[in-house]
Amino acid sequence: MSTLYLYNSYNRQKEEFVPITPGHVGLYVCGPTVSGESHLGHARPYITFDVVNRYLQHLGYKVRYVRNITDAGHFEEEGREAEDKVAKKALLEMLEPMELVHKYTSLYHWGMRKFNNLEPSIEPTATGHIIEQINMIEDIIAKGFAYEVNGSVYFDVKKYAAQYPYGKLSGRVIDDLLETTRELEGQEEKRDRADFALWKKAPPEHIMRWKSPWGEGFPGWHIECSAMSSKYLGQRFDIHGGGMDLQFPHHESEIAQSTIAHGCAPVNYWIHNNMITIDGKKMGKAYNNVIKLTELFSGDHPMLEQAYHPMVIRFYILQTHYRSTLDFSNDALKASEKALRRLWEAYEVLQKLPLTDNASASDAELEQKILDFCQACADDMNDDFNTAKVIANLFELAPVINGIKGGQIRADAISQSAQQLMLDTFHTYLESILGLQPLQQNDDSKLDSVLQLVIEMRREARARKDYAASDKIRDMLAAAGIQLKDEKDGAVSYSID
RNA sequence: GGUAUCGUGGCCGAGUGGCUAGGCUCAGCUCUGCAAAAGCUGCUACAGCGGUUCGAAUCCGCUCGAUACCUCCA
Repeated sequence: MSTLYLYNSYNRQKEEFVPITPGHVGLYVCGPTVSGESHLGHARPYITFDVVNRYLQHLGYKVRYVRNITDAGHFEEEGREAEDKVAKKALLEMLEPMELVHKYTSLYHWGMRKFNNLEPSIEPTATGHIIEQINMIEDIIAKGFAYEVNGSVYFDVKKYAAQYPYGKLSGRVIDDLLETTRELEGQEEKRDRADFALWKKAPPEHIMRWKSPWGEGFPGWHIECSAMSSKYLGQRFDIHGGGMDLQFPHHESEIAQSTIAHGCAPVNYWIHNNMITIDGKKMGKAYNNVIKLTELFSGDHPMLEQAYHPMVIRFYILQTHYRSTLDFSNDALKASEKALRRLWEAYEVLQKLPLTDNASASDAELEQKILDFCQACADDMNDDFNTAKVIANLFELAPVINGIKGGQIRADAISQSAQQLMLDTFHTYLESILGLQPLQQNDDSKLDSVLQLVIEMRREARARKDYAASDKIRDMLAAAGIQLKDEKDGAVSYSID
């Protein structure tokens, strides 16, 4: 098994990945709050960690991938107004909370399938784990790190920070957090401003409520992930992922809760993906600049010049390293579309290329170049999942493939094993690990039959030098989004936009 | 205000102190009835100013600029 190095946010450095149980990996990723439609920003973590999951499996690990659904809704942490997002939206849309959750969960799953993300092993919901959350809160109270006030329960950050490195993950200075500089409503319940809620008393009008030892209420924002990750992955597991914006306070609080409840830090490796920005600003509801997935795929949004295929989005995201910000623009997306199309066509050409029977290569330099770029794919994935470089390596092979087909490269230039290696590399990296798919599925055999007929008619026209007729066929097909390509050997292929 | 991160050629973007990242665009050429596709060639950049070094986009310092988190957030 080759050695994987990944950037651990907790220690701010690349570290060799060593699983707790040899051959097995526990992976937890913060899922969406299903109180609204998923947007482009949400696509990034789920595609990023889908590739992480796929790559770990490729390395031979048995991965248990847990990705939650937050269906209980977060509430305003500072208690200005206890507000449950799900409940609030449900009222607005005149839906039962469960109805609303169902609607957006379905849409989210639809988006995940479009992106060709593999399903997680377990997709637990917050509302399905109220008991586990209550148990964990009771445990933390029993250990003296949480206190109840008026039916709500808060975590004692000050006490925790005295013994543990609270703020290490997010680079926070605890003294700054403990300083009360702002007066916030509802703040008086907490002993300290930095404390966070484990359980919140439900006001009378609140629809989502559960019975607890502290009265009717609902769980705090952070406790669900701690309760569910420990239930399915154990008290200490390998990798926890999520967006960088969750580092504080969400993940910091997860660490604190779990450390008290279980006596150990919950996670060995923290991985955080960076944000998608638009005009340099983070895409998010608060900025009013989101592009929903449905809009992205249909092109129905003022900022979109065209519709973008889910695979184009996936490719666009993977062309950038996951820890860099990624700025949205139509130009960037259009460039990605062209690039993916070209790369995929090279892969298709490679698949159709007859396998040479050369035992050795006549062009040793080219042969070596192929071996190097194929090997580099493994090295680059092992270097903190550098998908951008993997894609660049594959692009280096495209001219070789096209050159062999076009005759610019001699048929005996490379060996059979090198050709086979390219085939394996494209299949493994482009399809299995990056999870990319063709932009259009040529599964319509009837359409193909018709096009073959048209191509034959054009061939006949060209044979009798009736170029007016042959060009008319070509132009009309082009207008319909079907592009003909005359190969050097006289064969004709086509691609559909 | 505090804490971080980042500033790369027309655009997007990778980058381990020394070797052409890659993609898109653009220009020229080859092939082609013409195009398209494909191939070849060209476009050598690292915010600014200092410093360390034989050598820095890469390390250090300062300046300027941008963003993120500190409230919900992927």
